[in-house]
Amino acid sequence: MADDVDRIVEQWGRERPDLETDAMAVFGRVYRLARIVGDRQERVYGALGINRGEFDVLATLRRAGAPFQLSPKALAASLMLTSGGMTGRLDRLERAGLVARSPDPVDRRGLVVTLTDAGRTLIDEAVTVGLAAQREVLERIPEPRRRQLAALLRELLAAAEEA
Amino acid sequence: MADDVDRIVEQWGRERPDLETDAMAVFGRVYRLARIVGDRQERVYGALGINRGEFDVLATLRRAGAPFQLSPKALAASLMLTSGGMTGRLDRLERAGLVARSPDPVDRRGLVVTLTDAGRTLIDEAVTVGLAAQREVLERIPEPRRRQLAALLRELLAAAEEA
DNA sequence: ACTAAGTAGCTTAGCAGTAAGCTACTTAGA
DNA sequence: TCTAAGTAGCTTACTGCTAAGCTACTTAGT
Repeated sequence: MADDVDRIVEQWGRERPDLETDAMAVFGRVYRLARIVGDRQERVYGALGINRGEFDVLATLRRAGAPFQLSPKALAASLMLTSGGMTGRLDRLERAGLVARSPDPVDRRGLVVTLTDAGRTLIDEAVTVGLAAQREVLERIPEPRRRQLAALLRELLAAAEEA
Repeated sequence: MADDVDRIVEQWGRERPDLETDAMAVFGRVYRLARIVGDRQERVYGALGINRGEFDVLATLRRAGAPFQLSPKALAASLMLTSGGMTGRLDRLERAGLVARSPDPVDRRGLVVTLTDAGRTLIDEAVTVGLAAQREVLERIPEPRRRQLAALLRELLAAAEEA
C-alpha cells in the first residue's frame, strides 16, 4: 500500500523520468516525521503553558545539572539560535517565572540564566510527558528494527553534518 | 565517537535516571536532519530566487502534470498550509511571474493557479539541483544500508501518522 | 424558489524567528 | 597604559506563518 511520499515520488518519475529520485523518498519522510512528531510535542508542551522553543531552553538548563545555570550566549549556541531569538525566549520564560536573569559576576557584559524552582518542576514534568509522546510513536515499530533505525539515523546525521 | 545527540541523551541519563531515553535518540536526530538538510535546500533554492515554501508550490504544480493547474485550495491542502499562508505564497510567486491566477470557469468562488513558462523552467532546474543536494548527503552512506534506512523511515512515518 | 448552511479565497492581527546594528564591556598589542 | 578589536546581550525592521473573521459565491432542504 503506497503512502503520500510514494505517490509524490511516482509522480516525479512520470513527469521527469531523468531524475534519480531515491533521496526524495528518504528526506521527504524525514521532513514529514519532524513535522508530525514536532506538532505532537507542541500539543503536549502547550498543555503545560510552554511551546517547543521554550521547552528547549528549559531542557538545556535542566540537563546542565545543578545549579541549572547557563549564559544566554551558551544557550543560543546550543540551540542554534540568534541572540535576538534568545532574548525573546528568555523574556517570555522570565515573565512566566520559569527562569531568572542575573548579572555574570566575572564578566559585566554577560548574564547568567538560572532555572527557578517553578521552572525545574515544570521541565521535569514536560520532559516526562514529551518523551512518552515520542515513545508512543516509536514503540509501534518492533525491535530489532527500532535499534537498526536508530543506528542508521545516527549514520545519516553524521553524513549530513560532514556534507 | 559520540555525537551531539549521544551527549544530550547521556546528560539526561545522568540527571534523570528514571527516564526511558531511547526515543529521544531517534527523534532528536530526525529533527536535526530536517534542519540541516532543510537549510541546505534553502540555500540551493535561494540561488534561484525562491525559498523552500515557494519551491513546494511550484513543485506541486509541476508534479500534477500538464496543464500545470491546481486551485489554491488544493495547493493549501497538499502542503498542509492555511489559506492565509497560501495567499501570501501565491502573491510572491505571481509577482515574480512564476504562476498566474485566473478565475475558475466552473465555480465563481474559486481560482486556478497555473505555472507560467518561466515557472516551469525554474522549477525544472530547482528540482534537479535540490535533488542533487540531497543525494550528496544520502550517498555518503553505502548500500544496502541506504535501502534499509528508506524502508525503516517509511515504517516510522506510518507509525507516526497512525498515532 | 427561497433560505440556511457551507465553501473559496482574502484580510487583519499577532507571533516567533532572522539579520543588522547598537551600547556596554573586555582583551590583546604597541 | 592607551587604544583597537572583539564580544555579550538587546533593539529594530522585516519575514512568513497561524487563527479568526470577512465577502462572495454555491449547495441542500423545504
